[in-house]
Amino acid sequence: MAQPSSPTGRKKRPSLADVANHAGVSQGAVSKVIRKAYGVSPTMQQRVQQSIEALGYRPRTGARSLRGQTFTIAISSEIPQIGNDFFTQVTNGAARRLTGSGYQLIIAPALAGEGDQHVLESLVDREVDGIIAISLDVSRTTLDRLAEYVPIVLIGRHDEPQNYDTVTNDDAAGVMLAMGHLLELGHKRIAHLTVKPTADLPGSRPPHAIRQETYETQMLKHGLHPHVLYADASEASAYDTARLLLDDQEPPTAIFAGNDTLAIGALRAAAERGLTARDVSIVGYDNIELAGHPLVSLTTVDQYGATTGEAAVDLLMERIAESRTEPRHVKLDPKLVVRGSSSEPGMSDKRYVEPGRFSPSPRLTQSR
Amino acid sequence: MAQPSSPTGRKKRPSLADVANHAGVSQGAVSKVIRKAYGVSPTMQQRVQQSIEALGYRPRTGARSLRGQTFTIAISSEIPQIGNDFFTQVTNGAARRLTGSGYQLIIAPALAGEGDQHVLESLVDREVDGIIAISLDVSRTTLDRLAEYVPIVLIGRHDEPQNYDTVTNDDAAGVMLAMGHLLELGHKRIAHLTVKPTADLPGSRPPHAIRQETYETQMLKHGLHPHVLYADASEASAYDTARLLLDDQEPPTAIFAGNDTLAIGALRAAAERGLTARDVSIVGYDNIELAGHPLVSLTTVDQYGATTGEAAVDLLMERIAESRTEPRHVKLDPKLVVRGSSSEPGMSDKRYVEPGRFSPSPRLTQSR
DNA sequence: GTCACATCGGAAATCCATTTCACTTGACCG
DNA sequence: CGGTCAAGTGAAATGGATTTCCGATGTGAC
Repeated sequence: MAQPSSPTGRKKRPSLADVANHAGVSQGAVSKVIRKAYGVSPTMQQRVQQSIEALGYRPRTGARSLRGQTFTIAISSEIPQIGNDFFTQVTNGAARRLTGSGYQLIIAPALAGEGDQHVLESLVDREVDGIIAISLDVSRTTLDRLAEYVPIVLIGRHDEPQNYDTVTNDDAAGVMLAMGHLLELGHKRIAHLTVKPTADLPGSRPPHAIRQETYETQMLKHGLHPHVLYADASEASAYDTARLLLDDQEPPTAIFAGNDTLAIGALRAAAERGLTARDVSIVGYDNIELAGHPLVSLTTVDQYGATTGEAAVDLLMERIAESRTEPRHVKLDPKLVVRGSSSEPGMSDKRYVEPGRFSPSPRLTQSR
Repeated sequence: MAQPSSPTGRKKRPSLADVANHAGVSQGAVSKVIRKAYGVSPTMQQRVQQSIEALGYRPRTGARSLRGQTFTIAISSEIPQIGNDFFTQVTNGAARRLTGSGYQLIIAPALAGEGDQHVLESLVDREVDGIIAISLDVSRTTLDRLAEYVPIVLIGRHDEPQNYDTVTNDDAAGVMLAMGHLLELGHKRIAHLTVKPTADLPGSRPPHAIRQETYETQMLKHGLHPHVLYADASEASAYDTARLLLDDQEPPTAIFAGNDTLAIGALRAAAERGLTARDVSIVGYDNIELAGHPLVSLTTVDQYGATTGEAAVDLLMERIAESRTEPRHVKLDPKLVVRGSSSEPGMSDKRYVEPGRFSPSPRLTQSR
């Protein structure tokens, strides 16, 4: 299969040679005009331009790729699940930064749970000029190897590799903000809901691991018992896990989730039980667009996804234009965004609220 | 600018010629092995395979593109806004259908409001083997022209073009379901919140236009006054518009939104005012993942995004493999999903609910 | 032992844009 | 007015995989 007969009946696009013929000049001249290269008289420029428009000519990227660039930047990631993921923010930032640059952004999605190493390989096959990778499950070895062929920026992981750049947010600082907030409010039993650690990749420091570490450190520092729960990286799995947690003999008064998608799953479990933020405060991480919606109103840590995307593009462009070779590692400062899903812990006797009426008590949306 | 010096220092990937040398055979032979083409002895197959693995060879897509295929399917759309858009469902369906086929799916995002004609052009430049377009603002003329070079499937629009295929859902039927539901519940003042119609494209029948038409027809048929409001295609704009609507002298008892993102904006405005589904019922269209979340619980019309994506891939593969030329137009049947955001209209005196406590009254999630 | 035929492998042409290099202009200077 | 130099142009090589075509080899039949 995958062996289709050559598509017959399709129209042939005009080639550079066609333009050259039409204009009565050499191919080299046409090429120069297209690339706005040096050594073209205004007359020539005009003549060629006219032929290009007359024929509707556009250079084929494939042919260009043989000799150099494809003017394509790719971003690879798993397909986002619920909500407007961190990933989408990054993509938006990257796309915005690339507008008008002549580069086309493409997204190469990996199916959830499929792993995206083969997607990265396939991008290298396509000779994109740069790759922005949001990959938790690709080994440093693989990334190192691929980085020999194309500039790569890795998002999120705190590895500090030699051959490619990274953009991260200061996850430790972010967790300190979140935990500080909950501790100040007076919470003692704070659980941490995060994703199952993936297969150990030597030297890889994924964001969730750092968040968990920092959580544990903070708990111990305040003489409290860390309580970590693992879920799959989906809202549904977080929901299931949170259900078990909330039905516990002695449920926590606060849940700090490793990211907003998980937090929203926890929120669902809480809502279903008619709990309010006084019963169980929930704090996430990412500040996805949905978190700000009043129906959700999730306290969370903003890690500036769009800025991350922009920074990644800048790093790639540096490598492409100036062929920089020393790695750069950009770290952004996160910000706490306090919303309705966190409050002081209430009295310990259960306040029952009409089912389906989880609602954030104080409706403030301040940040600090 | 955009004229970077050729990236120095980058490693060269092994080429087919390198493999041929290493194995001591001709390039043609290697090519055949790679493509699993006819006329290769097991010995040859093995020998070449070994060299390929030894060198870590992978064929360059760019070079392949000169002679035929790129094994790439592209899907073009504006970057999704809030929630897990219809677009994401389509993408998921398409990606799933393509797994194991040897084809790589790429997404080419257009910046919101930028129009995606130039994105489509750029995909043709990249000689992808097929394009799935979710484009509201590209003219039929343009699509017709591009379809001469590459198979295209247009999603959503009810045009019935000659040169490319379409996958749509039966929007008229969907609206009848939604309106039937509201009318049965006893609503009389039903407003329709939809997106501003884009610049007139001759012959283009975008889904929102059809939904609006059907809404109007249904209202008139029941002796009611249609009331249509326009917003930009964003949650925020829908929120703004819904606010005005709800603060009206005589607000509607139900809002039928042109899609779920708009509905969620309306929901926000309602929530903010402490209204419940009895005060104002809200019905959307798309059944995005978020609509099923109990914090949102939106009654909506499911238009089977994933199935749409799968169908689109199938149509493309047909065109690629069998070079079918007659157009096919697939129309899927939508389904009403009743959730908490719709109920019978309540008494006309305002029931005030604690601010921030919009909550869907009956928590059923049945469908029919 | 010979002929017909199928199978396999190699050489070379092809796809298209870029780039090098040698060449032709024309202008300008002394 | 011959010579120098810069600017502009064209021919040809290049990059990598596919495909066609032809020749070489091997198989089986008679």
